[in-house]
Amino acid sequence: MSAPSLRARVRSEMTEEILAAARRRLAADGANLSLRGVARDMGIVASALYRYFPSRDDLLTALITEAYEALAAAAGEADARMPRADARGRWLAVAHAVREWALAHPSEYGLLYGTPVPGYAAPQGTRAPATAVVLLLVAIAGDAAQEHPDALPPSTPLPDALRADLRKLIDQQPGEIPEELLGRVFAGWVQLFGLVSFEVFGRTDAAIEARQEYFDHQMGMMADLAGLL
Amino acid sequence: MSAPSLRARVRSEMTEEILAAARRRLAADGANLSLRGVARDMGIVASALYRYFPSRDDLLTALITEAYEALAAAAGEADARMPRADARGRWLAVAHAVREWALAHPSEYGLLYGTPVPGYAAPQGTRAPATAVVLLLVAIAGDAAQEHPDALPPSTPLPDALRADLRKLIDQQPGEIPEELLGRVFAGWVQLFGLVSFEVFGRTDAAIEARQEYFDHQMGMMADLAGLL
DNA sequence: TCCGAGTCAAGAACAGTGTTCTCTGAATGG
DNA sequence: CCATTCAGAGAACACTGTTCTTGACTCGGA
Repeated sequence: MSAPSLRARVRSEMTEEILAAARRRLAADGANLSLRGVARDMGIVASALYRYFPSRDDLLTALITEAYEALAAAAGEADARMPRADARGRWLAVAHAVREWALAHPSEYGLLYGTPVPGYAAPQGTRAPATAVVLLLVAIAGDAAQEHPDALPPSTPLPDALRADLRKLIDQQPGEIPEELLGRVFAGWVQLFGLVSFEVFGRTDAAIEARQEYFDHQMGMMADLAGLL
Repeated sequence: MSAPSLRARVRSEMTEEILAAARRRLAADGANLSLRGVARDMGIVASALYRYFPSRDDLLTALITEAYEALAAAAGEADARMPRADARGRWLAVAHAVREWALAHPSEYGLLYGTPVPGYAAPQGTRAPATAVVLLLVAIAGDAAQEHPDALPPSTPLPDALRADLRKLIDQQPGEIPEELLGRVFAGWVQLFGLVSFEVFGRTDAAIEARQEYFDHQMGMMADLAGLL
C-alpha cells in the first residue's frame, strides 16, 4: 500500500473541512443549509464543492451518517460507564444520553428523526447505525432478564408478525432475550424517541414545559414496564 | 349586517381555492411547497398570491391550523362513535383515527409533528387545537377511572412539577381524573405520536415494518398501563 | 350617471438557491 | 520535461420568495 499522495491527503482534509463547516451551518440555520452558504464560510465558490460531493443530498447524507454514529456512540458510552449488572441505571443512562445529544444537536436530530427531506431516500449505509440504540435497549433488558428471571412481568402475547420482525431485528446482535419482553422494550424505545421528539421539536403544549424531571419519570415508568429492577 | 359584497365573496372563495391548491401541492411535493407552484396550478402569477397571504409562512400557518383542526376532528369523531362506557374501545378508536389520518396526510402530519420549519414560530392560534388529542385521552381515562375506581393500577408518585403542569393543562377542560393516572395517560399520548411518527417518517428499521397489528398491540399495552379495562 | 377610491392581477426586478459547464492554473507522474 | 489530471473560479440556467409599479376593473356615493 503506497503512502497517500499529497493530493489525496489534502483532498480528504478538505472533505473533512467541508463537513465541519456544514455542521456549523446546520446548527445555525437548521435543516435548510445552503451549499453556497458553507462555500461562503470557507472562502470558496459554491461550484467547487461539487468536486467533493456530487450534490447537496450527498452532503446531507454524509451529515446524517455522522449524526447516527455520534448518537450511537453517545448512547453506547453512557451504557458502558454504568456497571453491567445495574440494568435500570444503564437504561436510564442511555435515555439521558440520547436526550442530551438531541438537545445539544437539535438540527441533526431533526435530520434523523424528523420530517424526511423531500427528495431524499436514506441510503443503505445509514441503516445500521440507526438501529444501534434499540439494540442497546434490547441488550440491557436481556441482561436484566437473565439476572432476575423471576421479575418478568406478565405480558399479553405478541402478535406473530411483530414477534417475527423483532426477532429478525435483534438477531443481528448476540444475546438472549425472552420474547415477552420484546414488545415492552419496543415501547420503551418509542417512548424515548417520542419524548425527545416532542421536546426537541417543541410540540408539547406551552403548559407542559419540557424538563428532565418528566423525562426521568416517564422513562422510569417504561423501565418498570420492561421488567428492569 | 349587510350582505357580503361580491368582491368580498369572490375574495373568500379565492382564498379557499388557494388553500385547496396548496394542500394538493403539499400532498404531492412534501413540505417544500412553492408559492410559484400553487400559483402555476391555478393559472395565476405568484405575486398575486400576496393579495391573500402576506407571505409563504402565513400560507403555511393556515395549512397548519387546518391540519390541527382536521386531526382533532378525526379523533373526536372516532371517540364519539364508540359507546361512552367503553373506555378501552374509545382509547383504541382515537389512536386508530390519529394513525389513519396521519397515514392519509403524511405531509400535513409532518408539518404538525415533524421538524419545525426553520424561520417559523407557531402562532397562538394553533395552540388550542394542538392539545385536543391529549385532552381527549385524558377525558377517556377519567371516565374509566370514574366507572371502575378499583381498577386503578399502583403508580409511582409524579414529580411535583410535572403534576402541576399536567394539572394546568387538563384544567382547560372539565372532568375529573385522578392524578395517579396523569403520567400514564401522558405516556400513552407519547407512545401514540411516537409510533405514528416512526411509521409516517419511515424511521423504523427495515426489519420492523410498520403494521397496524403492532400499533394495536402497543396501544393496548399503554391502555393497560393507564388502567383502561 | 359619473368619478374618485379601492382592489386586483400582471409583469418586471432583486436577491438568493442548486447545478452544470467552461476555462485557467497548478500539481502529478511517467 | 511534458502530457495528464484535477482543484477552483466564474458565468450561466432554472428555480425560489418577495417587492414594486402599472394598468384594468369594481365599488360606493354624489
